[in-house]
Amino acid sequence: MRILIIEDNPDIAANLGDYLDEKGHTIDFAGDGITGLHLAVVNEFDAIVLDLALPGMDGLNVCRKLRDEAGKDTPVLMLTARDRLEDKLAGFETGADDYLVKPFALQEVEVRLDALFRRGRRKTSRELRVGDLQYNLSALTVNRAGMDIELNPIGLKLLRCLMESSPNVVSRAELEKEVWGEEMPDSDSLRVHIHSLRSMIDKPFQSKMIQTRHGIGYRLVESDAISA
Amino acid sequence: MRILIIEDNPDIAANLGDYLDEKGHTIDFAGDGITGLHLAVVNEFDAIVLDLALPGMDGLNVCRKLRDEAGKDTPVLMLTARDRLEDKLAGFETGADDYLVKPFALQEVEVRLDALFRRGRRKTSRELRVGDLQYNLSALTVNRAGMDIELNPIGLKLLRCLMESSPNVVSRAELEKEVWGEEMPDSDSLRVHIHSLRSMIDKPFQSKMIQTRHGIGYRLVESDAISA
DNA sequence: GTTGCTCGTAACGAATTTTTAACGTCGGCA
DNA sequence: TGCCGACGTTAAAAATTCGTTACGAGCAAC
Repeated sequence: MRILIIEDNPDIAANLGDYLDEKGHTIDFAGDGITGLHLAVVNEFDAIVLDLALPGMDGLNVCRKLRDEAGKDTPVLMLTARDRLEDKLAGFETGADDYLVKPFALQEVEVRLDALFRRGRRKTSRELRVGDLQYNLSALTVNRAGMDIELNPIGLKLLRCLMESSPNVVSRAELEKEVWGEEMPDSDSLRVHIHSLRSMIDKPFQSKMIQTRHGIGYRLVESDAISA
Repeated sequence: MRILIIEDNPDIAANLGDYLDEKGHTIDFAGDGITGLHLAVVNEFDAIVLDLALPGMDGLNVCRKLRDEAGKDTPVLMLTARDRLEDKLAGFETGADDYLVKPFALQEVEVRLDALFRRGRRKTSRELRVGDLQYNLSALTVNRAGMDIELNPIGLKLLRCLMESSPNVVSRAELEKEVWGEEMPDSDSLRVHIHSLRSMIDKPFQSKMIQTRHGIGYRLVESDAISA
């Protein structure tokens, strides 16, 4: 874990730095706000420990500029002697992630930094991709070659099933179960929905990504090259 | 923001719940550890406030089981009277994200919860913005193109949820849970509230930021350009 | 009490999706 | 080649979902 300590008191900085170094982290120091902000913007730290009383530039301003002007979302742990409520609120207001009042235990700093780091490692939005076709699972949107495509609920389910299995064949039975579960419609409406899905996915692009395997099912392939 | 409060003291729970509700959040309660763990596992909360002294199951165990057995990474803010260092370390050890010692200020709880939530969504601001629409989370005010807009509590919650997810689609189930938590109304009043929200957000500006995805949900977009 | 506001409920037409039905086409097989 | 089942296509019916309006209960301020 790479940590930046912005603190003008050399004793505190050295003390904290040594402790975190012992714990296996990599530490960088800044003795004033301007240097600290610069380092924070230029480098990629996993977390920043920020003192509020700083020469050059106040800690609150460092945090605000980091967030608003540099657009960095590096986790920030504020460290200060000010324990009044409004100070804390002001700290969080500027975009801090945690706020610890001096005097503090070194161990507490470390576990709080750990907690920030854990939370920072989060999975991003899931997305399926086959060729130039993209399916954003969290936004429930589909786009192909930069063009957004709005699909029905059933169209989305079918496409998802096909994309997850691509380039393998999916049997009609599987597709039907995916869409309707156990209670399927009386007639064979899957054909109709495949047709309308094709009209959205393939027709505007004059391609044939959705292929039919006669008597077996359907499959989705990147190119429309036909392989027997 | 959907929050679960696990706290056996009814006074504290009600006090905190009322405060957070006023701030535009949706609150669910659990009076003991078992119920709390169950709710936390089954539902998707944005954050959990967890008391450590609980009947049924200790708060530390609740957190541990939530993380290890259920695999949930919902942000957890521990709330307790124990202020010894080893208690704090034990709290973070079980996977807590923050640790606040009683007595605490209600405002501090809120800003800390908000910081946890922001971190989860990689946001660093107390203000939401989509196009020319702005939502100040601190003042609970909305304005568009310089015009202030006064919204109902429900309208605020809906808009907040839509803005946080923008431009992704939010299912009606998600919106309903965001507004009413577990106790939903019998009828489908979401449509009515969407309508009144539109009359405030879109109608005066002759735009269509709030779009309907038939059979899927709603989404908020910057422009009303329709992409096919 | 009165006023004003919010909220839940109900109702109904409009819009969209889904199902059904009908018919033409294609592919494998004797 | 000719048959038959599986598939593609289209149109219309049926079902679902949505937008809108209206009304009354509940509640707080006055």
